[in-house]
Amino acid sequence: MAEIPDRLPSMAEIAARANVNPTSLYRRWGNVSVLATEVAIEHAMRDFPMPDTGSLKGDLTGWADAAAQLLDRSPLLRVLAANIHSNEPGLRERIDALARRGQELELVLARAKARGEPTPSLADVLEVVLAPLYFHVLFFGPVREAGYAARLVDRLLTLASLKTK
Amino acid sequence: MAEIPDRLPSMAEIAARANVNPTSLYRRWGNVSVLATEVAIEHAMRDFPMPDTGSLKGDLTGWADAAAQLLDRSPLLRVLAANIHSNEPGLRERIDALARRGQELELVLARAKARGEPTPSLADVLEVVLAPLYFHVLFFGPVREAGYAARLVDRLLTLASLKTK
DNA sequence: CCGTTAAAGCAATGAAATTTGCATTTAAGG
DNA sequence: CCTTAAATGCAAATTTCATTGCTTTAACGG
Repeated sequence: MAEIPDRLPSMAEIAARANVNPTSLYRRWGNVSVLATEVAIEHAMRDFPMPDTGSLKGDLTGWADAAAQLLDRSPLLRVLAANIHSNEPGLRERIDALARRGQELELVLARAKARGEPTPSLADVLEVVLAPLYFHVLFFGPVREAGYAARLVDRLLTLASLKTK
Repeated sequence: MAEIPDRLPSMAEIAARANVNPTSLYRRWGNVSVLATEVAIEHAMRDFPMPDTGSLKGDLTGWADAAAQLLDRSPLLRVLAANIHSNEPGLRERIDALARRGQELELVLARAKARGEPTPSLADVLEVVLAPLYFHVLFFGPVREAGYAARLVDRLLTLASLKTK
């Protein structure tokens, strides 16, 4: 399941691609949205390591670049938005695992704060970096502008430094 | 067509609500996504006037508040993202009309710039205000925090004022 | 190896969405 | 008013997605 088409692939398509029977998919996942969400989360967890560059700016820029690439290829945020409150056990586990991955970013921010650097909150990262990335991908397609993610991070850090003055 | 459920209503539901036959809807619009997009745009054009408060901050805050309310109720951005490149004539007209409405915001920004005020670009407005609003609605539901939109506008204007220093 | 259980596969069925063909209605123009 | 074209409605047919019932397969433990 790559690319980010307007519609999710059908169960029939996924089953054909995986060489399994659609019935098995339905029985295991219930519907294509839940399956797509779990797959997208698995991919994100695998492909979206938390950078460790030694500087907050480097880490955030690496993270933002990876996010931009991921958003180009994966319906993650779309399916996540649709299933964020699901109580389906397997899905809940994966969503929680993704949230824990998000806590890693929180740790990066906490370490920068402990170093006395001006530090944005995780909510700021979502608002100032991830939201515009997602918006861009939705309406303008893949991020082609070199340094777009870095620019968003610069904006984020600029705002953080204002808070400490 | 109100509210912003995970799925668009079916043609059968829309037809029943409008007291018309589903066949006519399919023949006129082809599919529910195109219809939903046109309806959402019409509603946005009707319900989303461009504020004229005399101050850029007031105008942007009014605009952002209206956007937050709209996003709570309308699948506009979701359907727009799916159909932004459509060549369907009726839809193209409406999308272009919506873009022209967007140019009104550009005028507001241009007037502020002419007054010598620190002014964000339209792209900045989309990135710093609309994208986070949309992200918020998608993942956290309706904006309940009083002043959230105003806070985003403050951030926008803060960034604009930095550019002029 | 055997028995049990869960998962997967197959085919048929069901449900919902969409399309097709034909008839009727509506609206516009002379 | 009449004609014509377009729009709409109705019913049937088709398509696509999803479910159901039964069989087969695979894994595990004794």
